[in-house]
Amino acid sequence: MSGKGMPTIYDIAREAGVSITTVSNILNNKGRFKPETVARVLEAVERLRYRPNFAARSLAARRTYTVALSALLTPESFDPLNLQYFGAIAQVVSRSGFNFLLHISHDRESFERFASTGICEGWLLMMIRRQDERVSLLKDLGVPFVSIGRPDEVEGIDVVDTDFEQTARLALEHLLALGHRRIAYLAEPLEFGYSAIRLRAYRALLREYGLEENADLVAETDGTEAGTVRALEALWSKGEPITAIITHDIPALTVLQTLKSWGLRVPEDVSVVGCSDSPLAALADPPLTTINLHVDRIAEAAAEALARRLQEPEAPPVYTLIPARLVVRGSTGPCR
Amino acid sequence: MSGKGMPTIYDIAREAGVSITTVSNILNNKGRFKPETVARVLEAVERLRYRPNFAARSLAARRTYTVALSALLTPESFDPLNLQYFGAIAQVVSRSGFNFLLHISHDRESFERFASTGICEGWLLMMIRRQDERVSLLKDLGVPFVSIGRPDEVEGIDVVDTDFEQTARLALEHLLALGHRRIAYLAEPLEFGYSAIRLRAYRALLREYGLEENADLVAETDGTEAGTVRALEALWSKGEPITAIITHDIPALTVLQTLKSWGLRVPEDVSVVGCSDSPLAALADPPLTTINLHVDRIAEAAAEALARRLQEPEAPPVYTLIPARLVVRGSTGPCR
DNA sequence: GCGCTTTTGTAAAGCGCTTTATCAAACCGC
DNA sequence: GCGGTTTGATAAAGCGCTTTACAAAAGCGC
Repeated sequence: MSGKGMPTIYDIAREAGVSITTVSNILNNKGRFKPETVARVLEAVERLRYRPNFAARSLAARRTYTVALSALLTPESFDPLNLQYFGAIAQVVSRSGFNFLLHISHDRESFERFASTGICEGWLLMMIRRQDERVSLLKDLGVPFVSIGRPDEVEGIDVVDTDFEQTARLALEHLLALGHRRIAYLAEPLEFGYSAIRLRAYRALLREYGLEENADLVAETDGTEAGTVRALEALWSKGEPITAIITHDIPALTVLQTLKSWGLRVPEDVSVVGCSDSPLAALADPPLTTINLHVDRIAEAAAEALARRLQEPEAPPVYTLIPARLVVRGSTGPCR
Repeated sequence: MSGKGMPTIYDIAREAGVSITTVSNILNNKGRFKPETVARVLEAVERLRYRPNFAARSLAARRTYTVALSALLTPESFDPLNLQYFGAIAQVVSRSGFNFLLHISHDRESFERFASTGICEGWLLMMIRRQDERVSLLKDLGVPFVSIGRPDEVEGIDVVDTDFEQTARLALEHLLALGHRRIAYLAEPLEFGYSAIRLRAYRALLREYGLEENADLVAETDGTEAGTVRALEALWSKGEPITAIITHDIPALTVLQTLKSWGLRVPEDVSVVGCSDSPLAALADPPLTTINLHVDRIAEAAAEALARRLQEPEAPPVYTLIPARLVVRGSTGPCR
């Protein structure tokens, strides 16, 4: 050890009586070596508490063995479901031997700055917008990535997402089976891709079931509590009374509160179905009937897709839709 | 540009008709240069879309300009308050010009692996345990860090934390002012440092106010819903009836539900105070009276402490306690 | 014990930057 | 127009690894 600083590969080589090439190869399991040589090297590594220098290694090998998950965090995005995604993805990526990190950006600039360092060989993108700047940036940079969620333009990129056509079906058929016919849909801001996709799926299903599609039955919240209340008022202000409502989990909480404040009981007067089985859903009063997205399976599929892309940059892009599962709790009941 | 791959500093130098030293210096604002030279270099950078190679740069400069926040994510830690921390810290660190990333670990190994890459010059640690392995590891590695929260052993490390003595006072004095005297404390698992600290503060205050300290008034939950219910049952099973209860926000939600299921009304029969103003607190029914921790100020103080430590590795450690603020909502009322 | 392959190892180049001398030219006072 | 300083630039070394090309030693069939 050169006195100060961390030990280098030279220190290990000297200590073990071999060349640095041998140390490097042994540490990266390349080539074959006498068990005895391997033992000597490993012992020296242990004794000097040697850690390969990341910068040097990635400069020489042009590999970093680290991937990142990119999340957009705004004051509104407090859904603990996001924490589930973080945890699930962290776990599955770490298991694969890659370093995993989460990058949180508020603006394009901080994402761009970090993405172009090249620290990460690959990216997982979540909270995808319809025109997501991260997608175009990464494409430009030539950095492999997988989109968890669908931007408008999905051509040529790997996508993993919930099968929203199916989630819409689960929610709607559950309500239909309970006898509901006047089923409203309260959409999240349509700038989020999934919101538009879901709305489309809902409409297609209404048509399929021969329920006249009615603009009265659709409203959009801007994502704030106030916006949700306004949307709900709009829904209630016209047409025949609504007996059931499908919405996202977070607005659903507000819906539950608001309905209660209007003197309406859930599920006796109105049934409410959420869409993502956020940890909050079970805590709501009444506990929310919702759709479980299988976060673990999404995480796994995304990690797998990224691993594949990293190995075979030219492989054809995959488009994976993960099926969901209805979780019946206390917020839905028969139509009276 | 050498045909394939990204442009290097040599390409820029050639393009601008200067040496690579000049390019490097200009890009790092070192030394003085003719405005004209600067313009030529910048123009070449722009034209070739040059980005310095992170690995090469940090190898040569022994700096990475990136810091990380370390979080421990378990299935139970779904408090969206964590997201607030993430967002607030990400924002303040990014503003300082450093790359920011979040590292999520499930086990010691993945933390150790990533921490010893040296990608991060400095760390912010949150969700601190009493004996936190990350603290000893980073100390061993000689990597600068700031602990958000207090491990048992705080000697020689930078700490930023909530002033729990004060939060206990805020909660207790609020309840005392409402006339409550039988005030229970439902602690989170004492393996979390803050939980023990808070309990101690609560006890000290009871003494200060001449309320006999009574073991009947303290219970501990293991963090699960079932554990909270058990703890609550224990509290209710002995002694005179309790009129108010102080606990953490997440257990408070369970407390609210459980009390309701027992036919007790909040706040008419029992007042409940939370401890961290989680985004969930406002959503609870009734909305939870709680203590706002000033996440932004914690984030700022922590980032500041880390920046200082990075600049002056030998500076004396700081110990910063951030005061909190009572948020009165609907879960507390006068003692009847 | 000769050619052949396989095994085990090495020296040296180079990844793309920053940094440390150095130095030529321009400027300055006198 | 001569020392001395400032300005604006450069060449070369080196950060700590991986990789390529090459070589000595060992094993093997006959």
